[in-house]
Amino acid sequence: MRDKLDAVDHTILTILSEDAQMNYTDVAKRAGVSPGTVHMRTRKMKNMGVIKGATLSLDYSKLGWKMTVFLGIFLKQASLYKDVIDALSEVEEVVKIHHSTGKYDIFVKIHAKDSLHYRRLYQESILVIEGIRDIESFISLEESMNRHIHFGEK
Amino acid sequence: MRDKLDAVDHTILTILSEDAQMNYTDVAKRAGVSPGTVHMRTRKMKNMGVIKGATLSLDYSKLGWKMTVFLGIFLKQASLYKDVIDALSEVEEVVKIHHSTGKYDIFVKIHAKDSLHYRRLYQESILVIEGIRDIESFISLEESMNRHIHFGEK
DNA sequence: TTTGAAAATAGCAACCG
DNA sequence: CGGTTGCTATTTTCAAA
Repeated sequence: MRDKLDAVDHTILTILSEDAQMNYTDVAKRAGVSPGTVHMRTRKMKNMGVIKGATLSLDYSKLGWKMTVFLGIFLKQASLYKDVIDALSEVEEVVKIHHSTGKYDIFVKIHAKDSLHYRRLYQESILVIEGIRDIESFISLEESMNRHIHFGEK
Repeated sequence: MRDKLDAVDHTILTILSEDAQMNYTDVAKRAGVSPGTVHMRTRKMKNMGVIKGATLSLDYSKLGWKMTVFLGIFLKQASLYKDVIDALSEVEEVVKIHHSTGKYDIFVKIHAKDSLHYRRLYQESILVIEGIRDIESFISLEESMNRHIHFGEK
């Protein structure tokens, strides 16, 4: 098993990025190879850690979770990074955490059911975290796009 | 077919959110129902638009895409929103666009292979977009977490 | 990498509670 | 009426060429 990805691997990734539940037979047709090859390549990329897993793309608003909020967090000291990450991880509504450079120290994505839920969450679970100096928040009104990179070229 | 989601639906969503490629038989075992039910519920939720699709979770750095950058964009006028979104959509490296309120007008996520790629991309494809007044950018050094909401309660 | 075959699963229909 | 069960077509998965 070679550890380098070729054009076939990239094609498979692009196809599965769009629909991870597509069966191998159809993927094989689109990629122009046999189902067995798709199976082998996919397993290889999972073992390599290139494919970390598969997840559903959900319409949160239809599930009653109407708000998506981003928080740009400033730390009191850079060394508190890990403690704050750990504390944020405890909050179930926090779905993404990025350690960033530039404007904010940490960048977080949160889901909330409504503004009441969000306010309570923000005040009772986020603001109380030790080590946070300041927070800038912005509410996502609409997700206009959500896609993957097209792994065309080498 | 009822249009309301019950506890079984939520359980299925939670399981598939963690691994969208798990087969229905295993999902059924975990959810404590029959495979037929899982099949039926999943189809219902797809038809309702609750499940929009499934996508791979990839390790971009292993694919040679080392940088993730967030851009907070300020518009010259709010009315230019749609034009700017359209222009951003043309840029292949832009993977997410959020229309937001609070600090920025538009919030964007970008993948780039390296800093050279990013700089060229930023200057030649983003900065030139008509209607953008200013941009604040921050680079994600590390994604510490990426998960879904646990749809436990109603 | 493909091919072909065996095992497992998806998807459906009729039945049951 | 929705869930389960059992059946069939399809798909996954592996071994051999």
